[in-house]
Amino acid sequence: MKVLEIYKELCKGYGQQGWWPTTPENSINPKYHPGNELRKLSDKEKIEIIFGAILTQNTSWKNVEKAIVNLNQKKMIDIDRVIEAEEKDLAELIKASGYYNQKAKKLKHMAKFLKENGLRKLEHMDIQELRQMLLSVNGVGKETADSIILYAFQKPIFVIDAYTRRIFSRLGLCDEDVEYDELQKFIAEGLDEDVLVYNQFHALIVEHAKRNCRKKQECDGCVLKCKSFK
DNA sequence: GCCCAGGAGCCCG
DNA sequence: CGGGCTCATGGG
Repeated sequence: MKVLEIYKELCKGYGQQGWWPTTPENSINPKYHPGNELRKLSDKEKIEIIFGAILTQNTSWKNVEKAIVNLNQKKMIDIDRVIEAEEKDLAELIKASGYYNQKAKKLKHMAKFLKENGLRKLEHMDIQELRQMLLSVNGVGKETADSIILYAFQKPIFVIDAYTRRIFSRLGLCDEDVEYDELQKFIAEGLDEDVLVYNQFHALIVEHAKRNCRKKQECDGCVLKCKSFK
């Protein structure tokens, strides 16, 4: 089974995903926006995705959502307001997302970075250059950087996460502790370099990992049937 | 009570 | 340069 076939099977099995969730205007609850075309994002949505990418580090989205609702209520999906906020107050708002002391620091680092560079400048940068800049921010590793580039800046870079490693290693296509950049290169080479494709594929991988390819494998009804060709 | 979730940094040999 | 430790809440 090759990369493109896996993508097609997942599309067939799960259909369109609405990824990444953002909060509509005049609301405080993030929601998914289904659709098979690239939607133009507001600056507020971009910032929400960037903050969300930090908040979701090793954390279930459900808990992140609670944190984002609180941030929305206090109008904290905002670069200046995060910079001005007391770290302990920020930590209190994002408590439900776990690691709240660390994440409060990370959000402030990120807000400062965005303030110094500006969204406009960042989104017009070359992908690899942008990636290097993001990686220099304390609290931003490869997955977080790539999520920001793909989902907030809508530039084509494939996001690797624990789910991707799990699924691809179970398919026999990589080692389970494969290097991030190696698996990223492997997958990207099997696909068109396209934001929507990368976006959908990663979302499908998450969906598949939650439904069937969990840590404890649930192979009944799996659309990939990896065991049948291993 | 246990395990797990859309990781990253730091320290240590 | 890799391995182990820490950070932490909420849901199953």
